[in-house]
Amino acid sequence: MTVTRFAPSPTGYLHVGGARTALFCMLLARHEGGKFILRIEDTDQKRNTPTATEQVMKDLRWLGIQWDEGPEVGGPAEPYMQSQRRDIYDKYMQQLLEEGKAYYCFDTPEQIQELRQKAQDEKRSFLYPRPTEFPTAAQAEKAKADGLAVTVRMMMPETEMVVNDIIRGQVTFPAGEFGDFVIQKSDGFPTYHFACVVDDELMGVTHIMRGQEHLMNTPYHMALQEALGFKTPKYAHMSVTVSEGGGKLSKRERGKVLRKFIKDNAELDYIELAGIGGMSEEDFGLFMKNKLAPDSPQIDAIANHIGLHLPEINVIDFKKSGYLPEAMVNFLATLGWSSPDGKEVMSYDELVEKFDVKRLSKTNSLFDRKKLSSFNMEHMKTVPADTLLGHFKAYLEMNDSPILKRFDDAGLAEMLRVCEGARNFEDVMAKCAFIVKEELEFDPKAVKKVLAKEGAKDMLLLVAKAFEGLGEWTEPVIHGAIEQLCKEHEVGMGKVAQPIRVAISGSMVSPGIGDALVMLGKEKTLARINGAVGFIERG
RNA sequence: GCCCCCAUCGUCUAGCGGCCUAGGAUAUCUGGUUCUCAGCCAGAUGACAGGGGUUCGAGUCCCCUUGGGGGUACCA
Repeated sequence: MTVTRFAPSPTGYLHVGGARTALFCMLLARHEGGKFILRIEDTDQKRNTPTATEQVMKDLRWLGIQWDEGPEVGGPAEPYMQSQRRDIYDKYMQQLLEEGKAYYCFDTPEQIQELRQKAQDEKRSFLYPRPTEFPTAAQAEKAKADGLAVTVRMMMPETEMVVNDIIRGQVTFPAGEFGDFVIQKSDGFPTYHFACVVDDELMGVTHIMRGQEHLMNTPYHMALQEALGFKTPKYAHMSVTVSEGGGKLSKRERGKVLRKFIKDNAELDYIELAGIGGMSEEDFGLFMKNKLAPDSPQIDAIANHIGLHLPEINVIDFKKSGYLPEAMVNFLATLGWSSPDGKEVMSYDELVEKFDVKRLSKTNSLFDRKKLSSFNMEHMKTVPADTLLGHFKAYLEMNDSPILKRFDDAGLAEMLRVCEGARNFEDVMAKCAFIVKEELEFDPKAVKKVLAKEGAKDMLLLVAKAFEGLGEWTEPVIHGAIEQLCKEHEVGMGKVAQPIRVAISGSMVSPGIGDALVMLGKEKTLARINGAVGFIERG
């Protein structure tokens, strides 16, 4: 059976690159009728953030990437948090030590750094010099008791290493490229390499799909597998997703954009911004010097305050910006993979059905938000209405929209219907937010092009009069009334609809005029037309 | 520095020696539809990084150059 796994380290929100890796792992497992495991690699005490695991799981679920084994769902290889598996690692660590395949080291970081520096000065690559004699277990115990930093290193074979990669074919590394590496840190935790290899074996992982940044790690992992008597799983090192600015798509990007904006706008008050972000002035200062990377909510709050739209990087950012998980998943799947039939817009089930590891591309791809938008639009059209409504409500809730309180499900569904063709929920809001506005502000451009035009005021007066007499307030009735006016005054729809649109929304963008008026309600419509007339009279 | 990976329209990609005067999608531009914005319909612009080979024949295979990405940790 095919078993894949996604093994993030909980350092923050799940970003799209990670989501894509998880997606491909899941797609492979589902396509083959296998299992998909989620494992949390939290062996680095310094980097982990307490809420990250929870958030990562939430984001995966939002995307519809559900794991068969892992945190919260359990499974035969429990637990799935590496920090809770230390006794397991210790056992295998001991085995390696006893068999003489790994050894204790007492080096300080400074000593290692010195050796590294020397190697660099002599223009050769640094390999840890294996000692001729190794400390005994007893000596290691004593060293630990004496407060020395004790690590364990794996003995790396001095041979050529060959990785057979599903995507890249045979990759050969010449002998002498790999030195003995640390498998147990001085805090007693295993390093990534060790924990990962042990867990993949114990969890029965058959296919490891990961970013190409891990390709160089594979020889280490294979050496470990060999030493421990484990099977070597199949490897597939995927291309990575790069950012528009070049380089790996990184979580730090949003901070970068925000920082630049603040620097470019000297009038912004640092102390105030720090307060808005809920940061100390000191932390804010560090952030501005690029020495601190605050988490999403803080960056969000500050950007929101100064009206800056940050590029979406984390899955949660896309959710907040009004994208559909169906579209995200579909789009992510097309980054480095293509369907044999050339189809691009696909449902989750189609992706599972058509997925094939052999069709993964070797080339890095750029995350193009414009294309995502296009996918999103397609999915907004095809996703079942109740699913779409659910997503819309989640979006509104996340953005604390007053719309949510003013409309029931039927009203919200209607709003989505009249905004058909929108690229995302932000578009829907751009068209419909006027409904809940207390004070209407008139867009100067709209005023100039429509309200200030000859005859606009008179038309609005006529419209108001006609509307007042309407017994029913429905789209066909309103539409009929407007058509009637057009006929009577021998003008096109535009001459009537546009002044109404600007009068009720303050802008030149809204849903179809009849639908817009129904949603606004008769009373408000008349009040706003009245207000617009007053606005024109005042000049 | 050393090691590894990669290279087709702006972007995502199809292509696995002749079906390629290189196909699709998206973006861009033009026209049409419409009460606005979207959308929809029709059309247009647009790529095999460069240089050597191999071959009757190369986008497809090999080498070099260039460019991009990654690694070089007691991070994962």
